[in-house]
Amino acid sequence: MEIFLIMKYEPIAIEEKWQKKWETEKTFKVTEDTAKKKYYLLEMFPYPSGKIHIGHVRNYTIGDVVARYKRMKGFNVLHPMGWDSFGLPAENAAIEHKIHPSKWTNENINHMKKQLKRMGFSYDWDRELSTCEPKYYRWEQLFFIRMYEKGLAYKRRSMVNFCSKCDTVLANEQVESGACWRCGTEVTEKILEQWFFKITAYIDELLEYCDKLPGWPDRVLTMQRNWIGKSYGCEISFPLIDSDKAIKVFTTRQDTIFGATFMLIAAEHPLVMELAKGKNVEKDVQQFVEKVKKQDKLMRTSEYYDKEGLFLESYCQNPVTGKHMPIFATNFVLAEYGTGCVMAVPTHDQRDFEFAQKFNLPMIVVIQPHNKTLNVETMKEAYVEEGILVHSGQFDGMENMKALDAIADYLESIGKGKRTIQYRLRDWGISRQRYWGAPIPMINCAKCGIVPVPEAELPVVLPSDVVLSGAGGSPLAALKIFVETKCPKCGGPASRETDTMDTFVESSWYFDRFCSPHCNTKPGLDRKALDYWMPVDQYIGGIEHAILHLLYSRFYTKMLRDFGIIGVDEPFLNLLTQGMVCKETMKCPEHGYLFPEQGASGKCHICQKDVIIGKTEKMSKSLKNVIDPDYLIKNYGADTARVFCLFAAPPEKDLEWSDQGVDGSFRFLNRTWRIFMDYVDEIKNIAPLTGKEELRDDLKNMRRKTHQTIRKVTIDIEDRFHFNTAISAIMELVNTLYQTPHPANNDKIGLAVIREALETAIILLAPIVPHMTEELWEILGNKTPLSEVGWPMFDKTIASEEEITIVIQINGKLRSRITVAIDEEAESIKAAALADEKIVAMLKGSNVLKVIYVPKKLVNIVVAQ
RNA sequence: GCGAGAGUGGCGGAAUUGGCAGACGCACUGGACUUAGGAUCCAGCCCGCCUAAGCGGAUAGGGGUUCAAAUCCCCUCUCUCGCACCA
Repeated sequence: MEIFLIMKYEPIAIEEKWQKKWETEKTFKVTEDTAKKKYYLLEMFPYPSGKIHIGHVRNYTIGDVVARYKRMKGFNVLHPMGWDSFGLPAENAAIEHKIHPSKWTNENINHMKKQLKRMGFSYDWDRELSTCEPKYYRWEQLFFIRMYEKGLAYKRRSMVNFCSKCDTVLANEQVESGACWRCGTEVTEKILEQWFFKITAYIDELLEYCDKLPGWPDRVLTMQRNWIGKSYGCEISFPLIDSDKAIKVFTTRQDTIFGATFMLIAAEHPLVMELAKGKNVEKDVQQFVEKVKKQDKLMRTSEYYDKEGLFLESYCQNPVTGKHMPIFATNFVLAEYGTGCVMAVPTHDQRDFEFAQKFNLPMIVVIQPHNKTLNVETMKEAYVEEGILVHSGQFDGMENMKALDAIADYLESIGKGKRTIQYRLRDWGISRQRYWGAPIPMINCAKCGIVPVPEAELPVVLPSDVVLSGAGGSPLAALKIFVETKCPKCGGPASRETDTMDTFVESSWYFDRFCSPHCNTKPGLDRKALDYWMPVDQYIGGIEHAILHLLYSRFYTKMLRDFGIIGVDEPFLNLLTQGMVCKETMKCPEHGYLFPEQGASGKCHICQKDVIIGKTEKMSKSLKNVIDPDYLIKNYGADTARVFCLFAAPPEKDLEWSDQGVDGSFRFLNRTWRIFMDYVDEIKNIAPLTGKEELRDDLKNMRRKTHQTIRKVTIDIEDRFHFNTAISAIMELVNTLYQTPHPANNDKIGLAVIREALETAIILLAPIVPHMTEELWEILGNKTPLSEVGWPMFDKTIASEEEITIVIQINGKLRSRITVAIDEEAESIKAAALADEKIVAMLKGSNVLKVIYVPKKLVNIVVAQ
């Protein structure tokens, strides 16, 4: 005979029990099953830094709920996890602690894997991958060679962004307002031989598809569009006086060309020295150029900048007015954008205006606003709005926006210009002078030049016996046995490329590899598996990757498509960018930032001084405002941690950490557990109510709530990922269970209603609170695990109210309420409203103008004021 | 400066399409049970007037559209994020 005791909710034991079961039974393993609809859910994989942090917990919890929900909805769900395991921290750890990067990385992976398992995430661990393994990056090397053959990977000497602390080059996308995205060190410029990926080959497609990704947040698409920065304009030639050469400029404002009165050139531009050569100013120009080169980076990060310039004692000619234009070298024209030269129109560009004022240069108004008349003598700033062209020859009287085309045509017809398009996006520099990355599979031969490593010799394995001293320079370059090789072409002595690839290359295709993680035949991706799983249906990760990782991955996808390796245009159908986890900072006036437990009492743990509570900021190690997930799990369990992360805020918003919030989540689970235990003996052998029996009031109410909750939770998860409102709906259901009088133990129908309600609460909670619900489900006597149970359906009639409250307003103000049957006719509701006791009293002597009835909501009576 | 988004009780946040503002939770207050309560259960909880019923006010501030606005439009303020001389 079975005896049921009222058991206490003990999350740790329950969670460990189910996690073990999921692991040994491989519950979440999936294979391609064409009979089922697939759903590929992916969270951004982590860098194995040591331990998981709360940001991971939140990201992966959101993903796990969706994965489990879709599974219950009958989808074949691919939900993988892996490690973005190349990168600098491993190398820095090696220098600091004399531990090999691979050992450090793998130890971290093992630890973090345990932590993720402890959270109960439903990953198919058989698909786990780690990007620092040769079996992963060998394919990346193969792709590299393909890219090289097609001109999509090339080497070029160029000015690069260099971080002295990380001792390596950074891509443009990795520079954040002049500083290194990783360590915050100010970025300097260097000229180096670099490998580039020709992302610009796909620039138009990358831009076009920004309009074809309705499942992405607008914010991210806008950021990508701006980053690509496409602008239409003209390249115009300005002939040099005393020379047969011409200066070419790019402009989007050819409508203002008649107002161009001088020429500006970026100081770094080679033309500057060319023009100054042999002139009186040559020395001064040389000095100026040197000065600008030095100040350049600082200037970009500073808020105030001085517009400086130096006259080159040279002139060019305006191709439409014939007027001579003095030429200046300046510090505020970008050498890398357009042609590095700008035609200056001081009347209609604020920068040019300021410059003209400073150097007392001529100004001509060419756009006249509709409402006032501009006068160059009195103008205080440039006029940058629209208007009518003046002083513009045959174009006078035209709207300036319309003149854009006309003037472009004219310039083309006289051979002085042509329509062009400029982009802000540059090619992706992927060379890194570091050790812990995927080797670039190229060989330099003095005779044959750059030669790819033959495919048969792949992978080029990263050697393990390297010396990491931190002294600077590439550690690989110092390793003779790696560098010295033979040229595959001529057999002569040659040297290997010692740069490694940017780690963003690995993360640009890991989602493809997850589809066939063990494929070891060329090209490492099984087309059949990819065609089944790709694209990713839902991608979830931090907003910080809005440009970098997401743009690179889109590019890589299009490229692999053109190689015939995959069949999709875009990797991620839907994107959810979750907010950051924040917490207040704590500071001791003497000992600086404190960890939460060091200042928990309000006093510093060392000196007992009062703790200063600071701003709420993103959790970070440097501010010490971090919560250790281990601590949370140990005290409350993974289920509570999951509920809290979801309940406190909708996923896309920042989440402010609160200890009380955690208590509240824990209390809710306990409350659910207790009401279940209160009933379990009585309902264990009773089937949940399924028919449409007439029920008495409290039971009818209970049952209605049950079905309403299914409806609400389904919509909240399915359409909006609003888990916070889904959880509150389930809380309401549990509250209703508490409020419903306990049916007598021979009241079979009553208990069947309760069983239906309890069962529903458990099933609806299952994706969010997987361990506790499995346990309760089992205690209820079910043999099939909850993870295999289908998502419940709601009955529309049961969920609908029979009686509804209609609000009565007079002139939009709430005055009374009436209760009517759900199917009551509009006319009789209006009549009832007008007949309502309170309303009659208030309407006395008023003139009713109109009665508006909003079905099932309200009656608004409009009276004369 | 430009671009995008946001602003609702003491707090986190609700309010599918314009239709009862404040769901749910936290904190707080009171009560019950109790040797005890930091457990649990029940109740109260936007602000003002009032014992109460009731009345008035309130979604950053101001104006507008509408029978009706947190929601739509215009202006102002504040905050967050992104880009910052892109010609």
